[in-house]
Amino acid sequence: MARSQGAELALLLLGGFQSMVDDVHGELAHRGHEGVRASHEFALRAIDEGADTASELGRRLSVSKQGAAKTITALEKLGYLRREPDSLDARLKRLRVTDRGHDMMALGASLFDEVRERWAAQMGPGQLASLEAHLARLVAHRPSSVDAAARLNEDLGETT
Amino acid sequence: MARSQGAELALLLLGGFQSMVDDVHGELAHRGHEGVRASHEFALRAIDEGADTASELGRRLSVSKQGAAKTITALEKLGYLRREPDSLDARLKRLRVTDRGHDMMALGASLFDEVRERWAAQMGPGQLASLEAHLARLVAHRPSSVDAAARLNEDLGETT
DNA sequence: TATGAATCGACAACGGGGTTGTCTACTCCG
DNA sequence: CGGAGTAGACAACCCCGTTGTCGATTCATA
Repeated sequence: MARSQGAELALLLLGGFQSMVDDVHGELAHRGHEGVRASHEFALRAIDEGADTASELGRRLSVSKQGAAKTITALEKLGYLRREPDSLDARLKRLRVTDRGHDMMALGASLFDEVRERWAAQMGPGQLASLEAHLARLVAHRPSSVDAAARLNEDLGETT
Repeated sequence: MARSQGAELALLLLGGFQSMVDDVHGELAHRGHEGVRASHEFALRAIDEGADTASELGRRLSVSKQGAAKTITALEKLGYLRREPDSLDARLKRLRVTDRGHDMMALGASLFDEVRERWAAQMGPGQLASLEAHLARLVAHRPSSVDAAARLNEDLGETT
């Protein structure tokens, strides 16, 4: 059985992700954004794109609202967002990304893009594009766990 | 800035990994191997390939030996390995993969390979092979965090 | 041969990132 | 008005990893 090619592929995908994230966060730390984690990046992006309450963020990230709240607490401590009461709905705490938060997002985005550019240079832009297209189809095309969990949440109403 | 293509690529890689792992572990659970986690699979493989002590496993996986020990404890509880004293060196506990452990590894490997086959069918075997080759180069070719940490461990002697 | 350095594994405490369950406050609809 | 649904906070827990410390053992060497 030597080694499972399938298992190795999985490891390569994970390794690729970690490689990118390590590069980006190492550089982020050098530029005044220490303590940033991968989840912070992506959560902040989702918030800025409209998921501006804890519950909504949880839905977007397919995570419980309590889980999302923990990330939000971390982001607030790091100074990347503020929690403000909503004027119309007193249940809500509206999330607003701070200037520092936007700085970090912009920097993170450009660093990620740099890494991607390096990859494109090594493997050729066409190859990279087709890799992305395939991955997107393969990942989107699964009715499995994550999406199933998301659907479950919607179907069952609130558990919490 | 719309969305960072680089960040999306990272997410795709992570999603690809999770997609594979979810598929495999869902099926593993259906076949009598509930409770298996991604880390268990890969750790058991490393052990079977020769990393048969906690410290050595830690080195192979680039984690602390305490971290490796926790995985080992979990694997032992699940019945996938046994810890036996070494006859020559009383400090060591030799790790031996049980029959059930070999079953799980074989099943996991074939499930991973199945997923990979499906991917190959969708994107074409040549495309997949070149994706793997590129990823392997990109991941191996970084003198960064993980390997750096591994080297640090060797250089500094034992911290623990 | 005795001793000091290195290594092994175990244990405790902690942090990050998740989970579930419970709770109160609030909105919204009939 | 009252009940159903939703928001967020809090507690307790799990997993996986970390560092630091420890006693036991081996090994090198003076």
